[in-house]
Amino acid sequence: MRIEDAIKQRKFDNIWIKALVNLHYTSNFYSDLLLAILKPYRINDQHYNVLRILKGQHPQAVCPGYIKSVLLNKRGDLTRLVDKLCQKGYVARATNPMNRRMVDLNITESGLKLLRNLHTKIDTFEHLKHKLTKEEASLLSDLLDKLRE
Amino acid sequence: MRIEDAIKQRKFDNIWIKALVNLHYTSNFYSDLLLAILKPYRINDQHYNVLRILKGQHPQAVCPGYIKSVLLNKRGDLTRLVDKLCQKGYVARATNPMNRRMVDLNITESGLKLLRNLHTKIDTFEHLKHKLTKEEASLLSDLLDKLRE
DNA sequence: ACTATATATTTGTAATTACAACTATTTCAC
DNA sequence: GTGAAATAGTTGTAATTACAAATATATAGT
Repeated sequence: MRIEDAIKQRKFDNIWIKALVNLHYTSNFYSDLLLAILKPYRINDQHYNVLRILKGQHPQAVCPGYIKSVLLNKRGDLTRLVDKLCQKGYVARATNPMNRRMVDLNITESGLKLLRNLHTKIDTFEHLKHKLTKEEASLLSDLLDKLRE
Repeated sequence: MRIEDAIKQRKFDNIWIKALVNLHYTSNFYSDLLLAILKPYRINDQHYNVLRILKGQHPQAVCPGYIKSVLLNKRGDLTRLVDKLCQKGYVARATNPMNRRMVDLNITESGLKLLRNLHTKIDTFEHLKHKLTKEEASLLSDLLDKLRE
């Protein structure tokens, strides 16, 4: 469905605004898909992204500040976001012995298992490959990079 | 800055996932810009979008259900979102006399003034025009449409 | 007219997020 | 070493959001 129909708006101020509106709409569209997949596990997209970041560095520890800096979405509050993940047993937290004001976070075996589990479901994103060719996906990413320049 | 550098991630599972990650990152990037502009007025992006939708139909009344259906972002709770806008005097709310379970919402003169005021500041989005050509912006919007097909 | 169903919105409650202030620790200049 | 400044995280509080249940009104079938 074209963006004009999706949000029932026929005119935009200009083509750049239209692209920007479409950007937000499409981002939310995929966020909603992801949230629906995560919901049975009682975690949200922020929790999921934190787990992915931790998995990326595993078995090396990562501190909250680093996570914050690379998180797609700056919203949320690392302390309490991580609190929940610790409480669910997906993440282990310890004071860094070298620098006692820092905190070492590690994904646990249980957290890795959760991600593996989710991966099979999120691979429903395989359908993405039928929407865009490899070249188009690459072009899209390049255009987005330019948009933020 | 390329997405690889922005989130310090060199590898992605595949180019589609990379485009999707870039989509979310770029959407948040622009949301954060908008929120910073709105902050002095003590409203957020959801409030702003509701006002824009009301302005689009003005002087015709719009009901919460319609707004919900076209809002970019389904989060938030129309009743309380609108409560705040009424409380600030930007929106007028009345029961629809034809169908008493419906609510008529209208943007007020004060709300229109706020939007005019914001428009000048948000036109900082003019810089967008220097990032992408007309053709590129159009292509971007088309690719996003395809992504949601 | 009466009941069941559908529609439109609101409310209650818990979880999440924003934002500013705060604590703890380290680093740097002297 | 000592104190100021910088850095890393946490906490308090209010605002926002999610989600399910509740209310109120309208519509349709009989």
